[in-house]
Amino acid sequence: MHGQNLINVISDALPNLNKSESKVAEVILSDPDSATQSSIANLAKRAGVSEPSVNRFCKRFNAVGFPDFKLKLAMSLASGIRFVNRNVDPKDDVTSYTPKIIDSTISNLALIRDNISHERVNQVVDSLIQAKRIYFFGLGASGAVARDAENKFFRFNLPVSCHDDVLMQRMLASTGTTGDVFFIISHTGRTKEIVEVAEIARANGSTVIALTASDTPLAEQSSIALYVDVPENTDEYMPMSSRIAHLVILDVLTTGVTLRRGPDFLPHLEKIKNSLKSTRYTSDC
Amino acid sequence: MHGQNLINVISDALPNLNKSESKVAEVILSDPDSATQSSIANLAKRAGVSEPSVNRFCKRFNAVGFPDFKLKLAMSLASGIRFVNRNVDPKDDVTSYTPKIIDSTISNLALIRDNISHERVNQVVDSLIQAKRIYFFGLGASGAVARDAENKFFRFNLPVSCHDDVLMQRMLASTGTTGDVFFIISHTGRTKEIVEVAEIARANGSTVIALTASDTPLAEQSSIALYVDVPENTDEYMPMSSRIAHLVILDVLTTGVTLRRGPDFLPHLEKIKNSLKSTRYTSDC
DNA sequence: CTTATTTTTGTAGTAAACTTACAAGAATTA
DNA sequence: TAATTCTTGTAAGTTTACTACAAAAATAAG
Repeated sequence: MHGQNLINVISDALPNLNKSESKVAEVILSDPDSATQSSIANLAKRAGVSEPSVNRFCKRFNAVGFPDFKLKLAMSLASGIRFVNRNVDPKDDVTSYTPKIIDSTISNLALIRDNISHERVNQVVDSLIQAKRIYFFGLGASGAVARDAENKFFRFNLPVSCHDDVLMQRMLASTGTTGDVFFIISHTGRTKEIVEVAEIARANGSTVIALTASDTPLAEQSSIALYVDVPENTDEYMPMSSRIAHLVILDVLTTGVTLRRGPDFLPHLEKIKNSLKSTRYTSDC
Repeated sequence: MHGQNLINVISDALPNLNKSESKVAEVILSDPDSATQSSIANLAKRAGVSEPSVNRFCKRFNAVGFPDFKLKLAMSLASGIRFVNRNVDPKDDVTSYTPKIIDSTISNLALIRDNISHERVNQVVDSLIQAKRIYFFGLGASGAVARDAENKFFRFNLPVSCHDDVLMQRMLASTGTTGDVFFIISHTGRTKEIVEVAEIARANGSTVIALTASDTPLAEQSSIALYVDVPENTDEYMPMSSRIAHLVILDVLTTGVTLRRGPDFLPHLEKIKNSLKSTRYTSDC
């Protein structure tokens, strides 16, 4: 499932490795950053194996040899997954916490990219295209995400609305019928009220799409669920970054809908864009 | 300005290099990807210089030696270039447009990480800490960002509110006084109404913080501006991703405020977190 | 214009790193 | 228990990168 990222590939392969290979894997996973700077001799010593064992390990993971492996490892680290020991520390100053937070967001997005089900995305796009009416629901932080979604889908000339109020959500869910799509956004997927809303909507024949964590009550209650599993915040100082992932997935869905509508639809989007021009100061460049 | 990214550092340094160093630079810049896989001998030959010249070149750019240089180059490539020029094509299907959109968001975040002024961030954190009252303003898509910001800052026990209505914004701006902070979010920085709001607020002695593009009327009218310059959307299908960058910067600011408040404040945040627990289905794990 | 000094560049030797071939040992199966 | 396969290490060989030094070029001074 993971793929793409070398670190994930190694962790996934861990159970299938033989004794010395797994020793090497352990050392690399425990501190990938230093592994990229070690010589083969150093790494072999730290793992307690011979140099050729390290070399064989590298070849097993489709590298030409040890240097090539280090290169690929370095690229994997740079391209995202760096959550190891990158938590914000109370002693951090701006120059350290700023890149840490941005990097952690980046790594979460890379995870989503590697794990999202393209099939599900397709199904969701289908549902949205065919919807008679779309409701975006969210509470708290997800309320802001829902609002953003409304803003984007409004441009498709679809009857779309957004609600961050539980009572309103309940009423709309109970009046929904076949053809209506309830798009429910929730970080935890465990908020009672919103799970109930999903139940009510489905009972009335509406389609319920959930953007939430896997293995949660909300995911179970929905017709189609898009899973967003970002690593748990062990650190008090780290902001919740699932919102960002939710927004990006909504970008993906918007793009999917635009593409499905075909090129004839582009002039319409252009018109909406232009309608805002007169409200702006002209650009100099 | 560039910094961080090795490719940019090399291009920027190009005029200050001597003859053989610039030969090496040319070869690397013309095909950085193959440079990461070459041996020092190969690269020296291609550049028409000796091996030690290549080695000296590497040391000039703060690498320990040639292998270390290759590593750093590979990391630069992985964290940036890889995402460029990945526009969505009308013929794309889910499996191609999904990673493209996520990658382009990632590359924008990487840009922000490398270019944001840490000094400005610090100044903004200072202002927010000292604020008697904070208003988050945004219109359209930025309205959703403002709402998210309100949600986050609410937890600091500060009098904070959020408005996405021009008239309300105008009224509040004109009643603001010294000690009030107006945090204005705008993708373009050119929306007339919002620039006027900034002017009014400053005229009354309030602090105006802008999260917007550089060299724009809004940036000029603000007390402190945080610049978010993401590359222009040349592609009709690419979603606007400055929102995401705005949200991440707000995460950074939130973290800054939390850290500045010190560890005594953590129990308060914990309390807010716990207050939501009773509304949730318990987790199995 | 010549000479001295500094900077730049290359040569050659050396040390380190990586790879390969082969053989010993462990695990598995018959 | 023996045979086979898989795993691991040793040792040799090859490549790669680095250092010290010297030549050449550029610059500055006389």
